[in-house]
Amino acid sequence: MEVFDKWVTEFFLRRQNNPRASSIKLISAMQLGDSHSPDCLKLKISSVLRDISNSLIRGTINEGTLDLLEILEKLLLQQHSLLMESHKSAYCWTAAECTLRFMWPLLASDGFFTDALERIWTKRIGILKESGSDLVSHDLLKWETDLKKAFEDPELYQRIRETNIRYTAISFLNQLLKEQWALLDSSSQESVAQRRFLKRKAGNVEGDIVENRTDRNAVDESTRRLESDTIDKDGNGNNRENASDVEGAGFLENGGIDKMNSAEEEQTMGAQEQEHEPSLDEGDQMAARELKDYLLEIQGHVDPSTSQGREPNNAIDHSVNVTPQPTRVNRTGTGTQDHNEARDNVNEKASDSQGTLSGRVRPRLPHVRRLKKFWTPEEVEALTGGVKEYGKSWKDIKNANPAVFAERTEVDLKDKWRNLVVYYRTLNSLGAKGSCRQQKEQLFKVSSSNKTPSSPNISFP
DNA sequence: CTAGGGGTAATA
DNA sequence: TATTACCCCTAG
Repeated sequence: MEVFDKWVTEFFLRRQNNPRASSIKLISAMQLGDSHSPDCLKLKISSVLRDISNSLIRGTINEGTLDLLEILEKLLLQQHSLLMESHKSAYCWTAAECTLRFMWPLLASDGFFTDALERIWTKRIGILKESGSDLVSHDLLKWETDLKKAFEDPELYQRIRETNIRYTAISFLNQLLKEQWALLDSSSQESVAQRRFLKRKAGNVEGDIVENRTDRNAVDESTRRLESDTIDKDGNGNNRENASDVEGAGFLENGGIDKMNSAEEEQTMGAQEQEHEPSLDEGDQMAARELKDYLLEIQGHVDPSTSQGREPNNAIDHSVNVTPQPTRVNRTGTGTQDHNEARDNVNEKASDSQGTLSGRVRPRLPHVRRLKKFWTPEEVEALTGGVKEYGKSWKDIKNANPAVFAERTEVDLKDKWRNLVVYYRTLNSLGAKGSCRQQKEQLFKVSSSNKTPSSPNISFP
């Protein structure tokens, strides 16, 4: 595999780019060599992750997403990686979501619900079962029985039909992406930089700190940047705001990046910051220049504005900052905000970085608060019943009622229980005062009329 | 994952 | 302003 092709492919896959572009096509266009090599496997995994991410951004979670999740499982298997829980959950809930979208008619027999059941749950998941796939989880089987039962049971059909599974599916897909991005090692560029850094550190000569960095050539500069991103706990997060998220505009941005604000970093890097890199041979420099030109050329095609009015010498800076940006979808449960799903990606900023050895940063995102959604009597009932059965094991309670709590997290359950406890305590204390209990209860109920729509009779632990 | 602290918006 | 329900963050 041509090293530049690999780098460029990797760069595009790891960096948030155009959600309309197909990463599969990119890989085939690059004509990568041995498709079974570990490198190529990593690229393919990146590609699938990027496609899943793009489908989230576009808001198109469909059976194609199931395909991607299945492909990802196979790739991970080739890599001898274990299947993550998030992967199973994402598959399960995406499958449910794909079915739910055919449940818009009032009756199960109208429309294409049966087709969807057949296609997704009998055929697709049947194949998975035959192949012994780990994607066939307990939850998936439960959904299968529930959905098939729903065909017979109009009441269950109604209940499932009214839930918002999409939100859960998105959350799990999002979690899967986050975990898988984190599992991918350093990119090739980062690895090269790391090796080079360690090599130089070994033969490091103390002192000789050159203050003036302005006239260092592009290769030295980019290499240094690359290392500071890769090795150090990135101390210049502030300067990087917007650097990696704005399409094109941030790509070549270099203003202020040189200012290091970590003393340790200064010290570590100081010894290497010499006017001329002694260990950077001709070949390295050539390679770096060529890569820079290559990336500039591609970037120019993507966004012509970025190739103008900027000092090209430092242009490579961000090209080595191949931070993958795990898609974070806002956790909007209500249908009214579904179209906001991808918005977080746009707002994403890599300003707060917790650098790792691989230099990857975890962007802190300005999150969008979920819409406030009052608890339905059904949910409250399921919660109180769940507490009776499982105690304060919110996860178990949620798992026991996946449809009812499709839009609630374990934390939501815990919070609601906290509220309920207060509510009942208040009632009880009013009761203890005797005569006017009923009156006060009435008052209480009025004051929180919408807020606690039901008051199941339960005892507290 | 859970518990607990705290923020926000609605309401009285 | 106080209270409430819901949501979010984070320590352990």
